[in-house]
Parts: sequence; structure tokens; C-alpha cells
Amino acid sequence: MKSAEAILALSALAQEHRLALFRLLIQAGPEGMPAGRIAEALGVPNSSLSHHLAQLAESGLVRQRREGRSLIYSADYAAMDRLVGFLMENCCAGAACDAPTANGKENER
Amino acid sequence: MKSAEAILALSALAQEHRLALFRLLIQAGPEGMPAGRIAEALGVPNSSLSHHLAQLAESGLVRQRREGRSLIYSADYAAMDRLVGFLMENCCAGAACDAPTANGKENER
DNA sequence: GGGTTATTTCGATGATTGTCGAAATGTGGT
DNA sequence: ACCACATTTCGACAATCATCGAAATAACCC
Repeated sequence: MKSAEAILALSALAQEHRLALFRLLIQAGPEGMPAGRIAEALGVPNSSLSHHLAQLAESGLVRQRREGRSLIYSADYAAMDRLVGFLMENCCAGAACDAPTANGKENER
Repeated sequence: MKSAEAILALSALAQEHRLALFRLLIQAGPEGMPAGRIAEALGVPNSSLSHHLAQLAESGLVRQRREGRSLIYSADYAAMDRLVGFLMENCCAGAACDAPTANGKENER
């Protein structure tokens, strides 16, 4: 992952509505949720929400797919994984430490 | 962790210089680095860097301590841990999944 | 106290971002 | 073809943010 991508992803998360949105999708699981239901859940006008969804999708943290008239959004766990990996890269100059890893498995760096 | 704290931390990271700064500190380990050496490493004017350091410190991701005339900054790994934990909270509605965890240990949710 | 070094605060400026209604687009049913 | 539904794009405005020089603060040494 390059720095520019990471910034895009972090900026996407660094906003009240988008953060709530992303966490909602994380909790919704891989099936995701249609835009309408998300807007309803968050109490944000459609046009605003659409703007935020686009930004999250652009950042790669969220996937979009169409299903009938609805657009379904879902969290991309692997992207989140890569982001955390990038942030903690070469943690403690390579020494073993309690640094976060991106995938819940043992730290193998 | 509350949403407001998470946003503060994410905003702190969502900026070119601060992201580079944080990763530098992650790699520097718990001893950290003095402000001057950081500014030099990143090629950013002192006043700009100070502004960024303050923001990272404010967010809780970075710690500040004085040592003689120097102010030493270091990454707070536990804070990063909590941030990732918050982002992935209740991942996949509690079902086992490949979600990131914050500490490199097995996923115990 | 005076001088030197390390770093922060102030303040002004330009650039980026969030917001939301109205209009446009895409999809499916009849 | 038409209508209704789901969602996005456009556009304008207010609010927040990044930048950096100059001045202020803090620590140390003589």
C-alpha cells in the first residue's frame, strides 16, 4: 500500500457520518446493506449520504454492487487489513512488540 | 473508545506529513525521537511540524515527554490498538471472520 | 544575567471539505 | 411508453484545515 492510498482511506474514516457508516457495514457483514437502509439508519439525507458512500468506495474500504434498483454497499475487510498493516509497518524497528496487525492472526513480521 | 476520539485519531493520521510522522515514530520504537530530528527527517519547517505533532499528541496516538531541551515524541501502541478495536467492533455481527484485530493476537471476539 | 539551542504559539492566507435541495439517472413493473 | 422507486450528480455556501515566517517560551551553560 502506498501512502496516498492510506491517506485516502484514513480521510474516508475521519468523519462522523462516514465512520458510523463504515462501522455499520463492518457489523452488517459481507452481504452489506442498500444505500436507502443506511441513510435511514444514520438519519442523513440521501444526497449527503451518497457523497459519503462514494468517498468510502473511492478509498477502497467499501465495495458497491447493484441488486435490482438498489445499490448494496459492504465493507472490504481485506482493505482494512492492508491499511492497518501499512500503519504498523516495521513496527519497533522489527523487534517483537505488541503492535496491531491487520488480520487477527499472529504477528509474523 | 468513543466515536469522537476515533475521529480525532483518524483525522490526525489522514494527512501526508502526519501519516509519515506517525509511521516514523512507530518504527522508532518506544524511545521515540526529538522534534528536531523528526522535522529534519521529514523536511518540514519547524512551525508546521510542531502543529502536526500537537495534533497527533492531542489525538492520543503520540506521547510527548521532555528530555533536557528536547521534546521527545513517541507512538502510543496501545492507543492504536484501541482505535483498530473500535473500527472492527462487532465485526460480521459477531460471527468469526478475518477482521483485523488491534493487537496481533488471536481474534477473541 | 546574557547567550545559545530547541521548540511552540500566533496570525494571516489559500485550499479543501461537508451539507443538502433540486434536477438527473438508472431500474423494474404494467 | 409511462410511472414509481432508488440513488446519484450538480452547484453553491459555510466551515474547517494546512502552511510558514516571526515572535514568544523553555532549558541549559557560563
